[in-house]
Amino acid sequence: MAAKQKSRPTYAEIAKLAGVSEATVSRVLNGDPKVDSDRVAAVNKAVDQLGYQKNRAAAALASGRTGLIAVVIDDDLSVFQDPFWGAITNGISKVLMENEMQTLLLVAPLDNIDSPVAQYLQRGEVDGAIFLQLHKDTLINRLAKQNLPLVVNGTPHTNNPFAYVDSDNAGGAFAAVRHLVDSGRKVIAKITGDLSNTAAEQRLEGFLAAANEFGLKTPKSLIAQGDWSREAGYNHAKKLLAKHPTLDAIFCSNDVMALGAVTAIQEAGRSVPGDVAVVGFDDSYLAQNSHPGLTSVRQDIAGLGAEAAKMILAKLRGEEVHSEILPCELVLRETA
Amino acid sequence: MAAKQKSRPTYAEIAKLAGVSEATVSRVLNGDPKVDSDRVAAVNKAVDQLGYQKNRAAAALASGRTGLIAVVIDDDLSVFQDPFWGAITNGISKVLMENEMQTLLLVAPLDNIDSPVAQYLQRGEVDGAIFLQLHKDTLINRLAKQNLPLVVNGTPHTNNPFAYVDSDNAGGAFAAVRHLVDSGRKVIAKITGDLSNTAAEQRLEGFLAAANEFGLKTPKSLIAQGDWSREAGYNHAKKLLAKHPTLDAIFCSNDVMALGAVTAIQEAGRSVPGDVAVVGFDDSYLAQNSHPGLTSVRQDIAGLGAEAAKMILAKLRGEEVHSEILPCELVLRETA
DNA sequence: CGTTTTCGTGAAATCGCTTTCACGAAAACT
DNA sequence: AGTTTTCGTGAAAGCGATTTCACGAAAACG
Repeated sequence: MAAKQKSRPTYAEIAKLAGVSEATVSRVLNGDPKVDSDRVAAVNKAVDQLGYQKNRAAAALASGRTGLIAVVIDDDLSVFQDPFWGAITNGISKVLMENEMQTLLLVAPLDNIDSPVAQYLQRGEVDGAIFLQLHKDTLINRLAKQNLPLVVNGTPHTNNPFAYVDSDNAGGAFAAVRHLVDSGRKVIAKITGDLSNTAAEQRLEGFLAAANEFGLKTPKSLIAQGDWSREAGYNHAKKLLAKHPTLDAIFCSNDVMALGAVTAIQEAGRSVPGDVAVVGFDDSYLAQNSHPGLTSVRQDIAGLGAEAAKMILAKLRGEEVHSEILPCELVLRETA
Repeated sequence: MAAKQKSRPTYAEIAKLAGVSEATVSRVLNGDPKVDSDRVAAVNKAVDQLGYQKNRAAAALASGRTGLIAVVIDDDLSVFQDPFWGAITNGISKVLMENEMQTLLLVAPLDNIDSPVAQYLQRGEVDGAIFLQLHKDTLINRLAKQNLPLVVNGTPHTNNPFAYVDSDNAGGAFAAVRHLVDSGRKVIAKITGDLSNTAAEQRLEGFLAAANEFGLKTPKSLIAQGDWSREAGYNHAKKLLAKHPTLDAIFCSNDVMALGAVTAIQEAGRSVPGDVAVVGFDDSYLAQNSHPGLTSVRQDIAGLGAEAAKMILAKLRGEEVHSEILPCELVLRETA
């Protein structure tokens, strides 16, 4: 008796076992609705029996669909310092996997439109792409023209017709200010992020909207333009404290700056939150592990990833897709 | 005149243009050394001229090699809170990309050996796998038997013959203690990580080795068994301070615990580093942004990723591969 | 009741690359 | 000089799915 080489079963075997043609096997396995139900059952039974698993390479070659979604991170040295990227990628990966799609990670600078990654995407080796941290819109403009389904994380600068996912930055900022007002704060300063960034812009807008709503005065001197860094938080807070003796709260556009502000306040001999309350944004590891614990606005990062993935899948199905804005949540700790 | 459909060129076109057979085109493109140099030149010229880019699906189907390396993260809720995973994945991705391999991200619990991810890996849809954060050795044992090239991040528990990459945890701990001793500290306590973890174990070993080398006394009461959490650092530090009035330094196995310890020390009315020095491990975002800045042992995380990727590539080439231990570096800030 | 549509199905072509095999020429042996 | 090896090459057979196309049967039409 000849030893049979143990190799993975193919359509040929399923077809034989189920008594149908390979074409029908393909139809069943791809969910074609117009196949006789007896045949569907027969094929499924054969598939189970043989423990069949589809060869993706073969399917890709024949169909032109690779089953791959690229997660593109426009590289930047600091990117992977920030757990944000890992968390959002994780959210994406989960959803894609549930839908039998795979997550291909592409981390590289996209400055050059002819960079390997850019070429790769244009070559159609992925079925779609999700862009995180995108510096310029040039590449996605081109890719969109080539009909590559794509979704962008974060609100784009230009008024592009791209579907995107983003947190409700303005809403989160609004909630933070409301909380400060509710707890009796009267003079609230704002330290912004780098305003060339849409998120920084939206957080400022939310702050201003709330200030307006709650009747706070917001002279220019209460709004400091930061750049996300600890130093910016520290230095601006110092200046704000000096200029505004009645200042009793500072809302920073991220946690790092907020912690810098806390240090500045304490060094100025004032207490947090007794004299001055501080609220950050991101609810990062930092906020959770600082002392005193930092009150901060949390984004649903995994949710952003999951939403982005769902949007890509919908696009692949040919559905119309609309951008999504996910709510933020204020996490109360000790500083406010 | 019929409009020619603009579709990507194939071997057929290259072969025709270069005046050789498709077989030769394949040989040239795959670096077969025994092809006449004139022909090589002709093929390369044709490739350039046509802007040819290989169709990976077709290559995968024909050769059985997918060009994909899986990065497997044995999922755990906390995983993506920690920037470690992003950074190491980034390091892997860079090297793989340079070698025309792709990084496939697989994030899922591997508890069950029949989980989708486990099956996927066994099905040979990737050319190799790099495991980060592995809870059990069961799966990799099986995969190794199936000859799937794999590399593990972190020292495995069991004495497996797997190639792995890891930081020199013991060496890093040793350096931290040396620094403390050099700066005049006499009574140094240790708060360990969860000792079921090999990294925690090694950091403790390094501490003990250094203590021995430098003639420090290390009674059991100076060694507290923590679990990586802020609370553990805080609580253990509190107890240590109470029990050892002469205590003048605490070395913690991660930054989070170190920050907890700093808080405890300050609350006890003692200063950092004046009265008690503190050293952490990881040189995380936290260490960099805390106040006072935390002295910590830095791992070369991107280096770990790069090394892991190189090892997988070497394995694919059929080379013998040995585990790699990368050095750590003590980063001095304010707490020690 | 004859004719046109619709429907489910299988045969066969196809996707683009890799690899085996056989062959003639050149190199290396008696 | 005659024989055996080695070497570079092209023809052709896959790899394992998908998809087009044609066909007969059943349904819908007039």
